[in-house]
Amino acid sequence: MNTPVKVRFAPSPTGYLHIGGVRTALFNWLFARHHGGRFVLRIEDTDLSRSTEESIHEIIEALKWLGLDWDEGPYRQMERQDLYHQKARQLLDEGKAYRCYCTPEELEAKRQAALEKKQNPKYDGTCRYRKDVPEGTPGVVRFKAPLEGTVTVHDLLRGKVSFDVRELDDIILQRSDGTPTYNFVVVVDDADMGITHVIRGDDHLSNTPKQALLYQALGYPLPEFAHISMILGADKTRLSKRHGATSTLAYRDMGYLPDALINYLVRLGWSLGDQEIFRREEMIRNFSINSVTLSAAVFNPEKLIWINEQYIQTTPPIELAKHLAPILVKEGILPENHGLSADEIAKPIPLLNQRAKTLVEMAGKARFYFKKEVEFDEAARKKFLNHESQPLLTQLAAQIETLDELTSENLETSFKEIVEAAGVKLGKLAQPVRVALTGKTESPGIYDTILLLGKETTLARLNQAAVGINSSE
RNA sequence: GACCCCAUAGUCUAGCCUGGUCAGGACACAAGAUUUUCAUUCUUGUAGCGCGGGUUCAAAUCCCGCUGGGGUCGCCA
Repeated sequence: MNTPVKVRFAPSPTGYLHIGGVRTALFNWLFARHHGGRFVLRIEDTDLSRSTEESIHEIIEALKWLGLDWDEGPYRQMERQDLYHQKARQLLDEGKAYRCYCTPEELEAKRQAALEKKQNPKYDGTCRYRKDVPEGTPGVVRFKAPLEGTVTVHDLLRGKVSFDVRELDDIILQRSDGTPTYNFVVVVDDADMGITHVIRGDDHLSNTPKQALLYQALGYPLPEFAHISMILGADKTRLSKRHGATSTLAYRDMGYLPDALINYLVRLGWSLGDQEIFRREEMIRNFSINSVTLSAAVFNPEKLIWINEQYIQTTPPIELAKHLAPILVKEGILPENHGLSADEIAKPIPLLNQRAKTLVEMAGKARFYFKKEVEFDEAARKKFLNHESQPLLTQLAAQIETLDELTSENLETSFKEIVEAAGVKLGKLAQPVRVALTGKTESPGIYDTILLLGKETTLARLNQAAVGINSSE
């Protein structure tokens, strides 16, 4: 590709960044990276009443967490108003736009009337040829759309899509407060920023002919368009709060890895043979926008969990530790000022990465390692720390005491000797030991657990448990 | 309602362009194996081309219609 590509992700800061938005960002990002082009972040904050600074921060934090880095921006449209005013002025001067003084109430009444007569609720053109200038209001600026003809949009994924301009409307370009509207700024900005490919959700497909007309009126060349399908909830309706967490950062807090979320999202619409797991470089190298599926995809949390599990299993512990640390703090397992290095946090991970689907789950299973005191599950204590197991625990403590260095081999030998002498099964010893060391009936392999805790802690917990049995009766 | 988009198992998808392979893979689900707990892992299984026409020796694949789903129709983006 010899013309450098330039794409953008243009969220509106009217709420958190949701999963669907992330996928749009991801496809743009992959397209830019694949082609060695540029990826622009542009904040569409022209709706003064709904845009918030918190949303902007959330969007940026989410993109950073996901590693979707941008080359330009974030631009803010409210800082570019001079440009929009100038362009609106230009259209007005050229007779390609006009001022409309109809009030929102009047427009709403017209809409309702049209709907009742089963007509299309488009603007009736009252102000289109109006000569007088009412006082007290600047009115809005409307686009003077052609009255007839066909607009054909070329979509990279769908081919040619045609619209009859009679279905279109004299859309508002500038509100009465002087701020520009979406369909106008998106055209001005995409053209001004030299965007070569507009990759966005297919909820914008119907807007495209209106925008195409604006490109024409403003004398701009048309970019390429690619409208990707949307993500739906399990009930096949648009993904929303009703479908559980849709906030991207919520997935971070639930213990998902950014790479896992990215991997899940890229497979919604894009594939490469039978491959399910992709490293970023593989995605970038193989990504192709025109092989993206056209149909909407249902968000499937189970598949996401499975992918997350795969990433937890294969991510190097030291790396995983960086993501686990904040969750350990959040879950109250480590104090905020724990001062532990990634190396120290990573210690129990090799034992846990085959048995956790999320980092939150892993944090819970790492509790026994990071907490000084064992937190007992009462039912487990009652069942396994009793007079039947006590002599076995005492024997094991004595055995371990004699070992200079603990290895899984000599631990296994010690366990076997004790259970054989007592004529019981291994579980009769392993389970009580497990409870004594971790407080629970579930844990990594018992020899691994002992090795992880070390001789000193193991003996302390074993003895504490044995003593506890005595004093309880 | 009008316009636009879409259609392979419960879900994500390969195959469609350039008709002819038992329609391939994955998640989930079920059964079994392994096992000191919990998991992991392995094996096997259940399940699909929305419907109706047409073209053709032959249609998941090409054409038309229907149905179904989604989207848009704001001084929201």
